[in-house]
Amino acid sequence: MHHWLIKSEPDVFSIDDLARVSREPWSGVRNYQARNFMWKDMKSGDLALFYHSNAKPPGVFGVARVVGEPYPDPTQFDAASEYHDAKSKPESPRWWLVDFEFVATFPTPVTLESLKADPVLGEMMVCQRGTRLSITPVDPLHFKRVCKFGGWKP
DNA sequence: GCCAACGTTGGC
DNA sequence: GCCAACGTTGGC
Repeated sequence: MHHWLIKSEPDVFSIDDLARVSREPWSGVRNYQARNFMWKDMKSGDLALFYHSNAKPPGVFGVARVVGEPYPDPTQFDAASEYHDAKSKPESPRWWLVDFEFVATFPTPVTLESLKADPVLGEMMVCQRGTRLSITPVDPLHFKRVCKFGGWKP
């Protein structure tokens, strides 16, 4: 099993929104590296830290789980969508996604500040300056430690 | 609101 | 295929 960190702007879609809908297609990812993670590396059942970006404060607010198999992001073919990609053809879709389901909201959110303050968690990609990737792999030990900081048992 | 970092675009 | 210009991300 692989572990991940997925970023979302809470003004757009927060961990509370995920809890409400319980399952959500992770649409709108338009970065090849992030796409490849969803397309090739994520397996149903993988756990992901749910990170709030552009938030006050930014940090990990809960956990989500990959559910089902990857499939083409429907928004790429939707001319009305802000994620529409005219260059992508249905016979060879450019953008793929997976669904995530809600697992847990942390009793204690783990802020970016506290991640950076920890010598171990400071190594996480999300702590590195200039890392804008919206999906990153997470070391299993880092994953466990973040959950521990969040007051939640996997 | 600022701006550093980085991905993408497009002229050549 | 290079690289400058531009757009976006996202912390601060």
